[in-house]
Amino acid sequence: MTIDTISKVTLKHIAETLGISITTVSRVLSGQARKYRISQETESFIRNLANELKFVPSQLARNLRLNRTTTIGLVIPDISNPYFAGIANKVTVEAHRNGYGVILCDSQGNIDMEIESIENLRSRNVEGLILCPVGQSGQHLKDYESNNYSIVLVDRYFAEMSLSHVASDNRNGSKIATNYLIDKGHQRIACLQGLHNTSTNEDRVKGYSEALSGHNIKIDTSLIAGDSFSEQSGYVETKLLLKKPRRCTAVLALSNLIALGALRAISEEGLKIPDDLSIISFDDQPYMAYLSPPMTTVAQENAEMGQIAVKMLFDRIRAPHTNPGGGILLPTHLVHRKSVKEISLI
Amino acid sequence: MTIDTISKVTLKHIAETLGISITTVSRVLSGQARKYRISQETESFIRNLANELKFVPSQLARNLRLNRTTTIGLVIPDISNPYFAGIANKVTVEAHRNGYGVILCDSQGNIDMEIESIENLRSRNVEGLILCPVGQSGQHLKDYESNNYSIVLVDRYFAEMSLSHVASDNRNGSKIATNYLIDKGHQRIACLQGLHNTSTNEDRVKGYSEALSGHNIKIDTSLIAGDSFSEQSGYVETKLLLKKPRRCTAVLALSNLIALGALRAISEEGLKIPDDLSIISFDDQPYMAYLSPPMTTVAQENAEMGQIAVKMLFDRIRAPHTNPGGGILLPTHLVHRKSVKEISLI
DNA sequence: ATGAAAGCGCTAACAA
DNA sequence: TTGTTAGCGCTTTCAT
Repeated sequence: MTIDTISKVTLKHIAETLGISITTVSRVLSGQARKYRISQETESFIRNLANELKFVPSQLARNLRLNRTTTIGLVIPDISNPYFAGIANKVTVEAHRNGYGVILCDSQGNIDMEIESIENLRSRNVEGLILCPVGQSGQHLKDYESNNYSIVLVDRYFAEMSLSHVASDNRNGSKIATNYLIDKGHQRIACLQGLHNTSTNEDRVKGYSEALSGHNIKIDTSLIAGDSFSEQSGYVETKLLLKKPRRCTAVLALSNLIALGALRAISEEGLKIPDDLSIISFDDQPYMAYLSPPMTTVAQENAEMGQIAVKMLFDRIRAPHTNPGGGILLPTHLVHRKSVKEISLI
Repeated sequence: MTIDTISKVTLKHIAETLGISITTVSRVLSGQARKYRISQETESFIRNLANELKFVPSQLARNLRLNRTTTIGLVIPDISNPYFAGIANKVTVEAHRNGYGVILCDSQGNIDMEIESIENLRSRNVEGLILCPVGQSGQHLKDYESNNYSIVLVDRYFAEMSLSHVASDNRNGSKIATNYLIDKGHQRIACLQGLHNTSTNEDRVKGYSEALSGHNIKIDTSLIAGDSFSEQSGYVETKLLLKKPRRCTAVLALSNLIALGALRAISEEGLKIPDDLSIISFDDQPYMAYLSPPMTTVAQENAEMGQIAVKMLFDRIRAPHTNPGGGILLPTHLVHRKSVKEISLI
């Protein structure tokens, strides 16, 4: 069974019907007529026939010969999460602007899928990789530290590894948010965590703790709960939190999904935001402004993240042997809306 | 400048260090040891060395030789729209389960970008194409009607063209929603349209009109407004609608973005949902349940859409010369929440 | 059970 | 100005 989805007209065809060499045809059709001073006549013969036959050069052959694919790989934990979709959007658009294609893999938040995706992508000879890692360790990326393969991490990084990366300054974002809550009179602030041992989570928890310490508020570890960046985790932990005796007055949700879960729990318990409870979420999304009430959030520059990631990757592809360049942390900022209430100190 | 982003270990390497032929190595490493009755010994020698050297077969060479890429193309108008992201998610996951890679293109809702993306993808020898078209005509897809290239349309289709497609039964979805509104006593129901002359829009408007006619309610064309599936359009049109003398009592928003825009306008006008105005939106999204108030929506099976699209595409890739198979319309259903109020008939 | 050789379609030294 | 030739790394007849 031949697949005729792929062009059948080749350089050879054209060369033979014109009675000239393949090389000459190649030169003309790859825009090097000038360089090799091919005669006007020959050139137009070739061009005409090529057009007539609707010749499309085989990228396949070209790729093999040139040993490049003008393709990069993108591994995302969940493309249907708008946060990651925003990154993916910018990555594909920027890559295309540079003549590159993007092969997308969805690791589904699963480390094994992530590893498999990376292998798959590599076997497809992508020239570089943009990865939003999901795991708690970067062991499987050890090989990429030696700078012989272009990879850049996005959103999360591994502090102990020297891989290029772009992420948000989560620590500061978290600190700003917590400080804001404290300014509004909150002292018992819960922190709904995501997956432990990820830079995202640890940095955010760190920022939270630092803000508290900075105001001489003792950190109550029972107020730091949760273990996954999911709606489910947000829901469960909030339920639990609300059962406790001395209830918190504010919640810092370390992701948009966690916040949605928290919202569900809070409304089930018949509590009103912000009157009964204040909340700040990470990840500003278009719909955040339309929630009940409009949600105050820590916004990340995720479009920029995608753009910078592509830029960094191309830098590495172009100069593979320079050292990995290290990482960039993008600023975060607080988007003030209505989910936080000023309370009087007790 | 050699790009060593690409594996250097080849069959030849292995064959030479082991002193056997490339053919044998190829047979073992492509899983044909059994078929060619390669000896246990030889096989394990090969396997061991391959592992040790971390041999990764060059898909490039393989593709050229086999004249296939095990890659499909996916063209999406905007990956950061969760509706499309849901489709993309399923498409990539399903494709991977079948050993296929997915090259993603974001057409940014722009027909020229769409055309360019399709060409780009074809020159990359993708075996088939999944396309969420953005245009109001399918002229640029004329070539694909002759069944020599595998393409399937998702979300929208062109009624006058015989291209395989999967979409939602938008007409019925719209009808159900409108009927529901009428049952709750609404007679003046506005319809916030998206891009005209797209199947999605026309079908939804049709369903809306049919429901009205079915209840002998005269269609007031001044109540059908808007021209783009955007937040902006939803906002502007709602603003305008609310200025009118005999105000509508309910709004049917033909997309999630339109609904968000409507929400913004409604709240600016100081109106309360559902007390002052009822609303139903298309596209159920996780956050819809957390809006103020929780939004009643017409849900589409977009995950299934992605899945079926891949299935259809593979059917076409496997049997390219059978006829295009036509289209599938997936059922839609109403998700009841709190944005609709029962009103007494005036 | 294994190998030699041809070739997928293209590019690029090297020649002429 | 054009052509010859040698591959890129793999699969696959056809031999043995």
